[in-house]
Order: sequence, then structure tokens, then C-alpha cells
Amino acid sequence: MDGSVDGAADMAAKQRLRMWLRMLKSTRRVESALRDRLRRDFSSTLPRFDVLAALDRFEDGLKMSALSGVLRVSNGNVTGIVDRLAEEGLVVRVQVPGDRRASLVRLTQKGKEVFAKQALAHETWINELLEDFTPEEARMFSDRFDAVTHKDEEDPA
Amino acid sequence: MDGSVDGAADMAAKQRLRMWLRMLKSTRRVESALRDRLRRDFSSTLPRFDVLAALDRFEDGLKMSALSGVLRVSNGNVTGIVDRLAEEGLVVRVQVPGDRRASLVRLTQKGKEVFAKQALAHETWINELLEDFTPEEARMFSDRFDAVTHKDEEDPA
DNA sequence: CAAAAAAAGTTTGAGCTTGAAATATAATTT
DNA sequence: AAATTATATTTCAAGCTCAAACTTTTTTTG
Repeated sequence: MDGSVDGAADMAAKQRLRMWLRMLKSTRRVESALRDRLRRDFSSTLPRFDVLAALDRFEDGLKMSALSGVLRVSNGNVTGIVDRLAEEGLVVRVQVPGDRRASLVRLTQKGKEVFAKQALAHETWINELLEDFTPEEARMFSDRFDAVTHKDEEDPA
Repeated sequence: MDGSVDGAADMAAKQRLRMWLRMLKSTRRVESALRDRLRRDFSSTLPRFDVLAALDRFEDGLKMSALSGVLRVSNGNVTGIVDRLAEEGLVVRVQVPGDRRASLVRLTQKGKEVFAKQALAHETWINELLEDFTPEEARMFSDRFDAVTHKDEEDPA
């Protein structure tokens, strides 16, 4: 517990800090590039894309709370984004039969079509932006991050 | 250029996409944890911390444009954050002698002291949050991310 | 030198984000 | 049945973020 003495643990902390800073920088760079392209090609945003992607993955729709759980953002946050997507006719709120509190958010047909195009472009962009990583490397990184990340997963049952 | 035929390139793209999604999830998890702790222990935020960290690294101060360059955020963004930090007495805007447009932002003594405490805590938090990565692994990840990231670096000369 | 172009910052408007408080409904207890 | 507790979502205020427009100052150029 004495930082000035325990050199090994101290070095470990420094390495992890360095890793975090690089990781953050890389992530921001990619996010920034994605944001630009989404705006340029689809007049859309990253949060919108994230919501569409989540809804595309769960065809039966997601409750608002499940949606914010999957996306790991706050409850109130999703409300606004879904509001705007609904205005544009990309998603709909469907009443849940036995529960008048909840509603199920679903992609509309238009929403599915719009997202399909965006998803295709998105995959291409990521492939370009991460081209310096070999497939083997990418797989290895995925697995390692996954191990760390899977500690408190959110399952929208 | 035919996705349905070129299986190898397609697999590579899928691996990179998978890597990106994991990476994003991990980054968000760590950021969220840092946000909580900064708020709890210092009544502060991540953007504020980032600005203080940048200013701590450049003791002679940074111009607003250099600051936004280092942090890779928009110009106007920094204005508001610096405004608030200045109100709290953590930073000051200093006039640049030969240029009445520019100002140099610097940490105050109080700013330095506050940041020192936060930086110490920050390093500890990161070390905990990334404890599953060995020091060797952390170093390897840093280097690989670095290679990708160092393409268009911003140097606040 | 005067006009044009470039640079440094701020302001603005819209959207995203959070945590907390408010609202409404449902399920459980008393 | 009434009161309590839990769940689902929205609303709110404050702050973050971006791109674009704008102001002021400096530099370049005809």
C-alpha cells in the first residue's frame, strides 16, 4: 500500500492507465469518424443509430427500460431519442396488453429499411477505420474485452 | 467487392465489427464508472477532469484552440467548460501579449491542488477497473492502439 | 496601404446525457 | 378495501457536444 516502495504494482497501474488513455483516444477517433459519416450520408446521429441497431436485434420490440438497459444509458435519455425517431416514422410505441404503464418500441417497415442501409455502411466504415488490425488480432481483442465486459450483463428478457 | 463471394474479407470485416462493439462497450463501462466516482468524490465531471488533465500536462498554459485540439472536441465546447472552471477558480484566462484575440488558459494554484487529488484517485480507479488485464497485456494493447491512433496527432505548439 | 483572407474565440441552436423528481399504473400487504 | 411498495416511463434542470454563424483581430496580398 506504499506507492513509493511497491514498484511492481505501481508499474502495473501505470501500464493500465496508459492503456486506458490509448483506448479512449482510439474509441473517440472512431466515434468521431462514424458521427461525421452518419451525418453526411444519412443525416443521422450515433445515438439514433444505436437505438435502431438495438431494435433491429430484438424483432419483438423492447420496452423503454429494456432499451436503456441494452444501450446502458439512462432512462430519460432514451425517451427523447425514441420521440424523435417516432416523429420520423422509424419506430412506433406499441401498448403492452396487460400493462398500461409499459410500451414496446418497435422498428417500422421504414425503420427496418433505413437501418439496413445504415448498418451496411457502418460495417464498411468500421472495417476501414480498423483496417490496421488483422482479423486474428481483432478476434483476440474482442475476446479479451469480452471477458472483462461480461461481468454484469443486461438481458432484456 | 462481392460480399457474398469473398468470404475471407467478409470474415475480417465481421471480426473488426465485433471488436469495435466490445471495445465500445468496455470504454462506456469504464467511463460510466469514472463519471460516478468523480461525481461522488469530487462533485465533478469527466469533461472537467479532461480539461484539468490537459492543462496540468502543459504548464505554460494552452490556447483555447490548442486545448480543443488536444482534447479532440469542438471549439465552442471548450468555451463553456473553461467558463465554469474559471468561475470555480480552478483555471484562469491570461491575455497573450502580442495577440488580442487569443488567451492562454492555465491552472491556478487551487486548480493544481484539486487536480492532483483527482489524478491520484483516477489512477487508482483505472487500475481497479482494468485489473483483469495483466501489465504485459496492458502494454501490448497500448502499443497496438497507439500505432493506429498516431496517424494524425495534434501538437499544441 | 486597403481589401481580402485567415485565424482565434464566442455565441447559438439543436440534440444528447445524466440523475433526480414526478406521474401513473400494478402488485403486494395489511 | 386501503395503504404500501414496486415498476415503467416521462419530465426537468444542468451540463456536454457539435456544427455553423458571427465578431474581432491578424496576416496576406494586390
